[in-house]
Amino acid sequence: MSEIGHNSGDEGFSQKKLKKYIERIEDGEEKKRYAATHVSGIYAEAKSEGFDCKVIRRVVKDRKMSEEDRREQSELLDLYKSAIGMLD
Amino acid sequence: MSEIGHNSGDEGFSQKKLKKYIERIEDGEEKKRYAATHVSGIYAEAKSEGFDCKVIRRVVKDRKMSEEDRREQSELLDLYKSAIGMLD
Amino acid sequence: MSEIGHNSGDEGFSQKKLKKYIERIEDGEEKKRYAATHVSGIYAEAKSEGFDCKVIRRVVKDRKMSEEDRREQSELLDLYKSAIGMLD
Amino acid sequence: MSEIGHNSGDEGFSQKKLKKYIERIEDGEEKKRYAATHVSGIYAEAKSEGFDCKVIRRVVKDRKMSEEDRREQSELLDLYKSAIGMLD
DNA sequence: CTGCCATTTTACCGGC
DNA sequence: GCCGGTAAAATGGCAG
Repeated sequence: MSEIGHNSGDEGFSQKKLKKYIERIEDGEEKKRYAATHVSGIYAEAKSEGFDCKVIRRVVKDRKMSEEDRREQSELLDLYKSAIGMLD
Repeated sequence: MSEIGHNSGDEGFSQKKLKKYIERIEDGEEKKRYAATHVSGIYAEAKSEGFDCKVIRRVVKDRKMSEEDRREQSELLDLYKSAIGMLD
Repeated sequence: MSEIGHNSGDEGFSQKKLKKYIERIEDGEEKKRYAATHVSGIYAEAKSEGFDCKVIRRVVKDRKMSEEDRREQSELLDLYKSAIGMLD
Repeated sequence: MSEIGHNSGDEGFSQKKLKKYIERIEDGEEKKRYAATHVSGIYAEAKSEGFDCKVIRRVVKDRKMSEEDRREQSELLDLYKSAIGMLD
């Protein structure tokens, strides 16, 4: 043990790389947080107008799921088809 | 579709509002997903250069965690461990 | 800080309790592992008879989901029913 | 029509077998769920007595992890941290 | 050994 | 302000 990355032979270089990665990740995490906060704000706004957040969340969830379900359907079909030898 | 009789005449308006909120939320969720994907990509890149992602995640987490929290947590951990004889 | 559990005034007692909990948990985890291993064994057996594990997993998953969906349906209905009153 | 399994010549037989496998798997999954629920219950109990479940989980995890693994992991963590100046 | 999937853990958000 | 539940992240395990 005692190596950073696989850039053996140039530790300083690896250190720099590592630092850079961590910075980029932390920056990306910040963006994630920002986006999440933004969405929360929308919910808060909706709530302030009298809507029930729980219900809205559920609707959003259901819509996403049906979308995914639709996308998954063909894949599923293929799986079953291959299972009975239709794709071989 | 149901108009529930005992009420005000602006239900259509509310529905429109609701729809708008849902759209904004879904848009925001999309952004969240995008940001998350981006971060994943960075980890993948780091991994491809030989870094240990698990450890990087830990470093990032530790950096986010405030000093006191970390100390407190680790003290509690030691306390529990010593209680069951893990530190002896 | 410096207390285990809320059994203030009797540290030794808390230590014993903690130890007991950890033992019970580890025992339970062992059982979980055992059960998981057992299931894996069944899949292996099925595979050795020429069945496609991926497909079986999918079938099992789908069956569980439809079951859960069914259970969830009534809850969902209630939520949406209440939601109809949301726009009043 | 195609075939399930390699029990050529007797598809009904294969289907029966498959069904049996699925039943056994579902039964096993049920046992897994039961065991998991049991462990959750123990954590809940511990929590109700004032213990910090998060810490207990960590203790259990550490106990499962072998000494060398833990050492190695922590060394790597320090290495990465020092590389980005977190230990200076 | 790599990628995928299930499980587990953490973090968040709304309710009380 | 805590608690409980719900969604996201992360770890671990398994099949290919």
